[in-house]
Amino acid sequence: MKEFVKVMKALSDINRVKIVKLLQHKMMCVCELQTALGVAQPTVSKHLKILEHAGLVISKKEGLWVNYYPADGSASPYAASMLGNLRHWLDHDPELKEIIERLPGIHRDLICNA
Amino acid sequence: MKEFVKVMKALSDINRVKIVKLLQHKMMCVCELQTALGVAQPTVSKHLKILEHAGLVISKKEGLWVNYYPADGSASPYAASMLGNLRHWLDHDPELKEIIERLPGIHRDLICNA
DNA sequence: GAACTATATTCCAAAACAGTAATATATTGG
DNA sequence: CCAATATATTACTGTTTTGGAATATAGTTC
Repeated sequence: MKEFVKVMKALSDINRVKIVKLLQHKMMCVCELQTALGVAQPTVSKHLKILEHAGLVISKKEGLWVNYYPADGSASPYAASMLGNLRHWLDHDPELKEIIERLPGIHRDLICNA
Repeated sequence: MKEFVKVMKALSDINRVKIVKLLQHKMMCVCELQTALGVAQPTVSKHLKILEHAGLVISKKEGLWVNYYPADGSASPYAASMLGNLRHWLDHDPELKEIIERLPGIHRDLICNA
């Protein structure tokens, strides 16, 4: 029950849902997500932590960057199911589409090292 | 997006998840749910309102009582999917099992008219 | 090791949320 | 209409959540 509620809580914030959808589109680092969402960096880090604890995303440290990916679902059956649903759900959401269109222009080399 | 988040929010409280699972077990009125969950009556009413707005439950007024049922899912595809999942998810949750065992002894005639 | 940089953590203010007591509404039966 | 009762709403309190500024941590480069 607690595990299920944790996944629901993780997905009950619009920015966290956006993060999951964006990562399903393309692996991203924190600063790229920050630019994509237009929020402060600590805010992104905190959302990512919540998503990671719920079993929805994973992180891989590569040098100075931390890359985030969708989880494979092995950590939680509820997360696995929701990740499966979100692979097609919300595909036509205007807000998300707008971000995904901007995505090619959002690259760590153009943002963080500016 | 807002519709999806509304369903997730509705299911991110332990008492509301319990309500959905209980209703999938058996149609219930407010006072029966109140006894089953052990919370105050206004608390139950508010949770039910949130679940109803999310498309997860429906209510039918019958005389003085208001009976609550799981929704059929036509109001929201997200609610429909979650209701489908919850038909088997959490079936072995100890807290829920304990309530369901007590359920036969919880009847409106024995509670409200006491 | 020192300077730089991407990310995480801490601290804090504002908003949202869950719970209850008190009250209002609506239906039934006399 | 009046009394009784099941539910909804309001008003309030304590807790949780969200977001950001400031700071700490960790990895890279010189």
